[in-house]
Amino acid sequence: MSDKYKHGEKILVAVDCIIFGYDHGTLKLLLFKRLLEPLKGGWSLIGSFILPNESVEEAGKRVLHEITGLDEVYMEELKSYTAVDRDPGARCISIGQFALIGLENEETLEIKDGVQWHSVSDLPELVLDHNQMVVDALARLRNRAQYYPIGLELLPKKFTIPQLQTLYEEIFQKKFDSRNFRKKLLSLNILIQLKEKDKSSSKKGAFLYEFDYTKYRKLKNKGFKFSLI
Amino acid sequence: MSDKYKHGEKILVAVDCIIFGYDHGTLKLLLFKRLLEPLKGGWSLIGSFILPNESVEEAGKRVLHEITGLDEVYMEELKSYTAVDRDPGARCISIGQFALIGLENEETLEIKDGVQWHSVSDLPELVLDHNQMVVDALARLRNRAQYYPIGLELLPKKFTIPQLQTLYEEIFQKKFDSRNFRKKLLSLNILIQLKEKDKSSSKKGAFLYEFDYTKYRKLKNKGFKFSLI
DNA sequence: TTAATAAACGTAATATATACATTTATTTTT
DNA sequence: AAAAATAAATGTATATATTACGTTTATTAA
Repeated sequence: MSDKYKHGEKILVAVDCIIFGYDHGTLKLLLFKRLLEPLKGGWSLIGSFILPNESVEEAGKRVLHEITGLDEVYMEELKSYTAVDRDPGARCISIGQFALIGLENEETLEIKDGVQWHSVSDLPELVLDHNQMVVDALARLRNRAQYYPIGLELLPKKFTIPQLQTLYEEIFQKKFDSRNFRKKLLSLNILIQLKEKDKSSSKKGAFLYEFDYTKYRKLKNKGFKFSLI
Repeated sequence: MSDKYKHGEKILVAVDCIIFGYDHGTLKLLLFKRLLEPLKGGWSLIGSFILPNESVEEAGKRVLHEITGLDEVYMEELKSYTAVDRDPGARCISIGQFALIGLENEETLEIKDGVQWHSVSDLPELVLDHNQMVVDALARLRNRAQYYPIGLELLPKKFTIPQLQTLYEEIFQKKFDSRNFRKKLLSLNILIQLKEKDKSSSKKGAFLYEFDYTKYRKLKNKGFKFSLI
C-alpha cells in the first residue's frame, strides 16, 4: 500500500438490505432472526460484510441471491449508516441497500431458513439502527413510487389497474379516487392493455396491463418528469 | 471484537466532498491538486479517510472546515463509490458528500493552500472516479434545486429574484421566462420582500428578498410538495 | 331472469402552466 | 432640465392538469 494511505484506519464495511415485497395487498419486509451474539435472537435486516473482491452493490446482490435465490432484483443504494457506536460488536459502517421483489412474479423464490416476511404495518423491534433504515427505506419507497414507475417492481408483470391502485394505497396509506387514478395513469401512456382479464377479484374481471418500458425510457430521455400520483 | 465479526475484512473508508459555490453568475467546484503519489499533480475532490472516532458525516464536516474554515455548511450524502479497483493505491471505498457554499455570504472563507475554485463548465480531468462523483453531484444539484429551495444555499441571505433566476439558469443550463419564474416563485409564499433594493446590476434596482424558513417548514410538514420550476 | 359485484367510464369546475409585450424606477448623458 | 438608457416589474389570455363526484357495464352466481 502506498505511503499516502498509511494514516487511514481500516474498518468493517457491511451492507444491509431493506427488502420490500408485496403479497395480496400487504407490503412486507424481509427479516431474519440473528443466530449469533451479540443481539442473538433479535430481528435484523439481512446483511453481510463486503468481501475484498466485491463492490457494495455486488455484496447487496450476493446477499439477496443467498437469501432468496433471485438474481434480477430491483436494488438501489439507500444511504450509509456510520455512527461510531452504531454496532456494539465493533466499529462497523453499513451501506443500506433498498430492494423490491415482486412476490407474485417469483415462482423460484426460495427463502432461506430463519428468514421471514413481516408485514410493514406490524414490524418487530429491530437490532442496531435497523429501525431507522426501515424508516428511511419507506420514505424512499414513497418517493420512488411517486416519481418513478417503480411500484411496478412489486407487482406481477401482468397486473390490473385496481391492483396497482391498491398497492399505492398501501404504500401511501391513503385512498385514491379510482377514476382519477386510472385517468392520470393511462394519460402517461406507459401501459399496454392486454386482451386478457384477471377475474380473481370480480365477476366482471379487470383488464391486465404490462408496463411499456420502451416508451417510458423515451419519455425519460426527453426530460419528461412525471408523477404517478 | 466479537467472533461474529472475525470474517469481515476491514477496508479503508474515505469521504470525498463535492463542494459547489456560486460566484457572480458562475457555478464553481472546489478542487485541489494532489501533492502526493499516486496521481500526484492530478486534480482531485477534497477528501479524507474517516477517523475511528467520527461518522462519515462528521468526517465530511471536518474536511470542509479544514479546507474552508466554515462550519455551518449545507451537506448531504451523495452516494458510495465502492468499485474494487477504484483506487490504485489500496482497496478503499469513498462516500461522496454533496455540499453547497454561498460564496457571497461567507466573509470568513479562507481557502487552504493548493485548493482552488473551478468553473463547473470548464473542469479539468479528475483523479480516480471523481469525474463520476461530479456528474452525480450535478444531477443531485438539479434535483434539489427543483424540489427544494436549496439553490438559496448558494446565494447571499438577501438576494434578488433576477439573481435567483440567473442561478437557476446556470444550474439547468437553460433560460426561464422571467414573468413566469417570478410568478411561480412568489406564489409559493416562502419569500419575504425587504424594503431594500440591490442596485448593483440596474439603475432601477431589484428588491431584495429573504427566505422564509418558518413558512417553508410548515408547508413541508403539511406534506406540500413543491417544485420551484 | 335476477341479484350481486367490482370495473370502467365522463364531465364540469378549479387550479396551474405557458406564451408573450409593455410600463416603471432610476441613473447617466446631453 | 430633458432625454436616453437600463434592467425590474407587471398582466392577460390560452392551454393543460387536477379535482370532485355518480352511473353504466360485464360477468358470475343464485
